Amino acid sequence: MLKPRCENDALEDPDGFRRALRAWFESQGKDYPWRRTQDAYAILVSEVMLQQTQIATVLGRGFYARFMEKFPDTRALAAAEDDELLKAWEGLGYYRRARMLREAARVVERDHAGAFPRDHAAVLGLPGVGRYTAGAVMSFAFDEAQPLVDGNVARVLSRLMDFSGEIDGGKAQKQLWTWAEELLDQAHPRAYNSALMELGQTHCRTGQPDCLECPVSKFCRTRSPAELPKKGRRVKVTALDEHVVFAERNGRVLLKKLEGGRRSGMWRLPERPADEIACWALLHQRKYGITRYRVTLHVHGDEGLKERAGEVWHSLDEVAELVMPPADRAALAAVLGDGEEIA
DNA sequence: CAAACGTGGTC
DNA sequence: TGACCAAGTTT
Repeated sequence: MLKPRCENDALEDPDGFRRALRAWFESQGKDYPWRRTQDAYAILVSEVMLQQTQIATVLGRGFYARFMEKFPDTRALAAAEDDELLKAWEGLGYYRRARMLREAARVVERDHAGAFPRDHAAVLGLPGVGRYTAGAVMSFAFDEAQPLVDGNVARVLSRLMDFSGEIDGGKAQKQLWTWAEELLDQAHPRAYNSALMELGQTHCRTGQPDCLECPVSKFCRTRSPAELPKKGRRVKVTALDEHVVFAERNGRVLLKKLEGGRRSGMWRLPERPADEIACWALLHQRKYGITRYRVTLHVHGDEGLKERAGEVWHSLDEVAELVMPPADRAALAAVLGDGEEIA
């Protein structure tokens, strides 16, 4: 890895570091919808959507624009029904985020008379808002000097300071937050935090970073950037089989609404125990991941189907409006379109 | 503090 | 194909 030598690290010359980072950002920084507004609600929506979710997904698939059009302010979101809320979030995953975002809007409406709080502690107290998101809202919306550490910043800082310990634990996190606070540009917190995150997304990306073009390489201590940050052990993926029924009668298909659990409120193809259904005709099969599971979804024909409580026949027009997990929607489309073909 | 929580893209 | 990753928070 070719990489310029470190002259003074960021802590030794924080002002030089901040200047270089900001100069780069002001000329190269990207234009995102949430960078064009100072509406704290609009920024909160973007931050919650972007939790563990790539910008390309949020922007490219239109989630942010649609959500803001449908729920332009806390008042509109606070009044959202479960179905329309989840529909706006369908495909984004981590659906609890949507419910907590609505709850945050309700808190703003109820406890702050509809005016978004400008106080860090109050923002941190909103449902679904943790330390990162609170720092983001305070700095991006109000240009208040609050540090933030997300995946990007953790990567940038661990390389900058050549931190070779695992970054997952509490001690490492504390160290990262301390650095973020020490390096924060008190005079330009919005631009600085944006720049730090964007650096982590561009030059200081995961894997092989682009140190030659990095605007702050001369402040960077590490000689082995590709090795950092070090992460601890990950959760093991477990294989899982799901057996569901595709039943069609008079242009209607049988679906079940999930109640409780991870995707509560969403409609899925009705599930049956493997031993009961395994010998029925297999119409379609696909794999999808959900958290720590690698699921194989088997779609069977409806031989000997007995309906169960909570299962409802829906027309295809209705199905389009329902909230469904992407795997089920794709499986259903495949079965409807491809007939007997097994993908 | 470990585990749960979704999904799509990349190598 | 499978492991890893992406603007984290909650329990």
